[in-house]
Amino acid sequence: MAEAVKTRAERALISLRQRILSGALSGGTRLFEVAVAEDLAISRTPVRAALAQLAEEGLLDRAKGGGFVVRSFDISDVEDTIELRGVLEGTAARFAAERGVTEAQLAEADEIIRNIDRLLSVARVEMEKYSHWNSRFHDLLVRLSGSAALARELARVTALPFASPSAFLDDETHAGQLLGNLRIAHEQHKAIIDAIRHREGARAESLAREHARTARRNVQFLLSDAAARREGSAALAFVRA
Amino acid sequence: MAEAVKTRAERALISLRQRILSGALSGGTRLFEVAVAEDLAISRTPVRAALAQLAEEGLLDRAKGGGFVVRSFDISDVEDTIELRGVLEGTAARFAAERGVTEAQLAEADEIIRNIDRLLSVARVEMEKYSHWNSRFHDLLVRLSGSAALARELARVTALPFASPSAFLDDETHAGQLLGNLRIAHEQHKAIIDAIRHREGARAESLAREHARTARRNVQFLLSDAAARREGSAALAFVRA
DNA sequence: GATAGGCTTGATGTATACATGGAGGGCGAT
DNA sequence: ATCGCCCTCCATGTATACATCAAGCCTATC
Repeated sequence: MAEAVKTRAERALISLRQRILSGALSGGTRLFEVAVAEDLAISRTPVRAALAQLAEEGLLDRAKGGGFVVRSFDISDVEDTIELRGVLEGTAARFAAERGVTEAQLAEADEIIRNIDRLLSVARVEMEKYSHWNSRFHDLLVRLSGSAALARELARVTALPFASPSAFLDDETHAGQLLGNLRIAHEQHKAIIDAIRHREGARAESLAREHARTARRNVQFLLSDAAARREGSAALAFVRA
Repeated sequence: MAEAVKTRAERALISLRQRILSGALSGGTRLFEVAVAEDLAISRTPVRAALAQLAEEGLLDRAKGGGFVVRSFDISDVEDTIELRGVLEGTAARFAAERGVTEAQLAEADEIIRNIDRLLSVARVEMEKYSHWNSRFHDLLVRLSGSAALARELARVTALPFASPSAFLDDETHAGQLLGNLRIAHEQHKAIIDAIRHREGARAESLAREHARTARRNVQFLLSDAAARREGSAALAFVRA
């Protein structure tokens, strides 16, 4: 449960972000400070702060003469961004392998892997828990890289909801169809850690890249399914056809 | 020559950025709105806008309870960021090779290469012109990738002055010492375009990565030279020893 | 003496009035 | 009728007053 946020700027940020991601504000829509302020019943000042923050997150573009426009994403943007995540996570894995990690970190990785193993051992996978442990894995991978600069850029790329490692994984509707990919993905998890453990940089990098492409396949599957766009997959609601 | 900016927020942005990059504001310094506003003789409003923008550029960090802190960079941040640029430019080169580019774009690349050839053919290289054409080359590489998502992230990484492809190249003081690296770098330029032309994705990627490491060598050389830190290299003034 | 409570202080958050500047439309002249 | 100028309106930029909130300290009480 999210704690109640205090400032109006934060509330405005959350509200606007939700509207963009849900597709209520479609790409190309210009956001006017006064209109948004009236709509949210607050003054222009916190609205500006929220808009600036959304621009930083990449959900808005700054218009030419000031002002903001809702950014629009097409399928190629989604694919490229996921590929980019793969490239960066690949670099994280390579750094981890090249620079070395501690035994404690490897133990942490093993524990995450065991937990996912357990989740996947039953017929009906609990997607929410899988999503949780999957996030843990990807967070750990960033830490294993030991690079603050890399962590920063990766955080930026995965701020786009469709590029997050756990995008769509909380979608129970398609759990059955995604299950095969989940098992493949988890084999990749294991292989990545194995490569890092044995200091195999090139292998770790290439595996992490391919891992992101597994996620890309999920997205392509969901985007091709017209029904999914309407119901389950909130993270794709704002992607232009 | 930069055109005269109109808004106070922009002037504040430029002024603050300059102070950070010149080292006048050292890493870890907290910036208070009122203090900055008084110092620049403007109100808090444009100051806030400027601070938010600098945070977006990565020169400031947002403090916990609001407020901003000047970010500090150590050598490993610099190295990692340049490596990251190499990874992203490598991806740009790979995309270009895999997805194909137009004849017109290749012609543009050839022209840039010819211009740099000419500059390097004389004993005393005009660093400013080299820097210009080098920028042209790297801009073109991004365009060749055909990926807006990639362009965006690369722009972000290269916003940090020490990570820019043309960082330090306008430094006439060390022109002689850097000349050898320049020739190597330009050979890499040629090879990258050759790989793209022949659709050799892996080669293009690996060359572009190595190309960034040539830049990294320049930085390491300059950082190891105490004199350089004091005088010539403005782009390194704010890097923590 | 220790602790709890409240006050002071200093910072950011918010509202709002006013300034500025650009785009679009209307009106006039040719 | 069309071109061009000017005016008006609307959106953002800016200043400033006020609100709020957290931290630290002082004091009073146990």
